[in-house]
Amino acid sequence: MGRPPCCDKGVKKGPWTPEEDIILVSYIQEHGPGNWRAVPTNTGLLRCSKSCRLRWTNYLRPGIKRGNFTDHEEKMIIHLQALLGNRWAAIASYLPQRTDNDIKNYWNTYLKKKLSKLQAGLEGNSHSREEFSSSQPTMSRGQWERRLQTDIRMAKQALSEALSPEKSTSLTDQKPSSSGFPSTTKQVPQTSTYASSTENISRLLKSWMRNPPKRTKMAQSEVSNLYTTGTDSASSEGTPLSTTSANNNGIDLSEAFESLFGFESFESSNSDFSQSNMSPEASLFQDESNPDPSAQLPLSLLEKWLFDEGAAQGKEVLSDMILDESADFF
DNA sequence: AAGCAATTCAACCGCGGTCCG
DNA sequence: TCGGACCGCGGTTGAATTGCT
Repeated sequence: MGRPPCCDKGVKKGPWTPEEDIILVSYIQEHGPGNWRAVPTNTGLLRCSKSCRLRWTNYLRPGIKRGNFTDHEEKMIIHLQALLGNRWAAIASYLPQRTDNDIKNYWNTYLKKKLSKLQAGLEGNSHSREEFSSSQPTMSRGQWERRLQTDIRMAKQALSEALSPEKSTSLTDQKPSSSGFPSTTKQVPQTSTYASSTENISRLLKSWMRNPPKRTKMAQSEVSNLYTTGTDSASSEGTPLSTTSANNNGIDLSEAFESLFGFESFESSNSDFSQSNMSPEASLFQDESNPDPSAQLPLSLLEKWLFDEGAAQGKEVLSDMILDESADFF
């Protein structure tokens, strides 16, 4: 017996408009994320609670990095997918700036194909390689069980490490940087500012008002473009976003928006580096952008595993990883 | 330039887990 | 302990975009 749909009829579906984004963001700024059930009621948004949560977590949440995945991120995803399977949320917890949806999409649209190609290139060299497929449905039951045991062993090991005091402190000290990587480089606070998301929206709003959409779909594509480039300093910094714009009524909504959220400049386009200037409001969202600490427990283990290997430079790294993985599991 | 195919990715759907009265 | 409500996750869809002929 299926549960009735969580959303009643009458809720709006489809792409979010900038206005809806603003309403949602301003509500969350005031009340904090959570209690999603109350969001549509309290905001007047004609969206179901799920949709609001999804929009926030996948798009509006502070600290989200959009755009191209780096080599490191890519490798991490490949490794973690091999280790954890399609547990995108777990994988995303190791890449705090990426959403599970983003990672999932990236895997399905790009990495899976890339690995297939790679695998095709290696085909014939080893039987085990053939069996290591990014699309794992072909995995036999025995293989699956062995893999599960490996996962369990890893988890136990990580847990025992986490429970030992010295490891615990090292975990605390060695939180992953905002990029999800160990702090061999300058440590960037993992938390992010609320402004980083409002900044995106304000930028969006400015552009949106500069080119008022003829219809909602166009607005949405604007949203996509802006958000896609919003945190990409390379692409956004050259864009004259500073142009003050007024809407058709002559009201500079972007300024109003700016004052509403109280951040200094629209021009500090890189949200990654705006994190240190956290406003009191922004600190509200620290926890939201922080992965659950418990989810980070196995990180030291994984970090070591991932980055020791990462130290082994070379063009064959990717294929090596696959070979290593297949050797581990089969 | 137009039409079609392939790709991308935001959003939706449905299920399982957890919480709480 | 039970059942309903809510939340989070993974799989899937489909509109928009891009590439190719």
